[in-house]
Amino acid sequence: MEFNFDNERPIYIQLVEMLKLAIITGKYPLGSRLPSVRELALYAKVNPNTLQKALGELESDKLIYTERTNGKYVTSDSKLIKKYQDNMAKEIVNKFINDMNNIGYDYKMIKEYIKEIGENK
Amino acid sequence: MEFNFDNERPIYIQLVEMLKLAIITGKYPLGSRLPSVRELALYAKVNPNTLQKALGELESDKLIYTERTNGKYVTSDSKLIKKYQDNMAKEIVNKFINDMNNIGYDYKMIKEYIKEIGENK
Amino acid sequence: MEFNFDNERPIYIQLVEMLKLAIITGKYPLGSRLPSVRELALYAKVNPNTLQKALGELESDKLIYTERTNGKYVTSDSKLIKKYQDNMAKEIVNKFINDMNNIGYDYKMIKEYIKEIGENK
Amino acid sequence: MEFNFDNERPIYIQLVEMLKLAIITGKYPLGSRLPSVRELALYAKVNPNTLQKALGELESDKLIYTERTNGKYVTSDSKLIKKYQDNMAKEIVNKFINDMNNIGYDYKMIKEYIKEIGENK
DNA sequence: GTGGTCTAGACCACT
DNA sequence: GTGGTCTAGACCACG
Repeated sequence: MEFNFDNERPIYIQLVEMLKLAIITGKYPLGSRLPSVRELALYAKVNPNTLQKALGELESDKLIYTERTNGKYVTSDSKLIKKYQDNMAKEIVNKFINDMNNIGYDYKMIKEYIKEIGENK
Repeated sequence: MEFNFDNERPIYIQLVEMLKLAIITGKYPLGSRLPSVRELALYAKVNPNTLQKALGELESDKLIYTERTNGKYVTSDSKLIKKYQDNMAKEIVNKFINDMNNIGYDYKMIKEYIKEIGENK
Repeated sequence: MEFNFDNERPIYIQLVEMLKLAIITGKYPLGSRLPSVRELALYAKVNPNTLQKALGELESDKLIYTERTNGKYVTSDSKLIKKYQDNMAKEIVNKFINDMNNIGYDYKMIKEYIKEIGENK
Repeated sequence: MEFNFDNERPIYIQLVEMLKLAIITGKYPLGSRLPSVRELALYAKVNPNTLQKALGELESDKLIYTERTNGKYVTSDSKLIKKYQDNMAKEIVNKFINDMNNIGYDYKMIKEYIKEIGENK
């Protein structure tokens, strides 16, 4: 897991996104214990406060929970995670279709485009 | 042309995007004169300076040019505009594929997804 | 004589510069009659008022004079013109040396540069 | 670093030029942190927004970059800076030769002129 | 009436 | 304390 940030958006937002991906894709498996805040912060080269803020977001999204004095754990609720994945997929696809429409590509053209890319892979 | 802004990103950036779309999709045709800065600002309900900043970006992108004391005009370079459209399409598609990969959808799943949407239309 | 303007500076200033050059280099010879304002304006594709303004500057510089009802004439004072040429040369050279110094080229490096260009001609 | 402005050209343009020179000549060394926008503005006696605009230009030229909430830094890309210096030199020399040609000095006369100045130093 | 510049002053998010 | 954004309002040159 690499932590590369751009300077355009708040770091903690980017951390949230990256950590969500890590959970959804199973890099941090269901029910597993996360590295300590200090460790993660060190690794991501950010201020621990910033990482704390990011984890706070994940927690209010129920993707992780805190066991006092023990650490933070990934939720064990696989349905929740599946739901997140589905929602993200929907959002991504909708945005994609929308963006393409905006610049003048209709559904048919989009399908062509996607097909083409597949063939060139 | 409607000007609705979200609060997440700078207004002038959103203006740039909207104006680029308007040019690329031909709402502001090749070589045509844009409404005056003041008019556009009035219409978009932003400060003229904000709009000026947005137009400055378009100008440094060569999508528009200024005739002193006369007004601002859309470039007449149709190739340039086509290039912009192509680039935007490529960026959008790449981001899409990339985002989908990140949340665990491979190319085949993406194609399914796209197909499904077409059928539900 | 071509009239190409950039949009960065006032047109009349650019006209003044071009006309001065035309006089200094003899394209409009000593004592000769200038084309009418209307003609010049038509040719340069500028508003006659703009050209009038430019000619006003030349006149206050004594490079041209007006014969009422008859037209405008280039001065016959060859010394004056020589003086203008010398002054312009001095200004140009001083600015050049100065600019080069500013970006870190000393006199010796400048001479090298000039020599090199001569050889590549 | 002194900030003296003439009234002929926009302040922010002059700021851009001065700051570029400062970077190219190493007054602001590679990778070093610039004074804060507010400080520089105070020092140059201009409005912070004006300075911001100038720095924006430098940034889009990649001569500086911004670390959010931290400050602005000179690029560490020494090749880029060298390239800028070279380009500036070329432009200055070309403009010089061109200007001299325009007022009737050919290459030989220019060399004389340059030589003369050297001797009078 | 057109674009361009500049100032003063305010507010914001981030670290 | 850092940069970033935005507004309001003013003034200017140009044609």
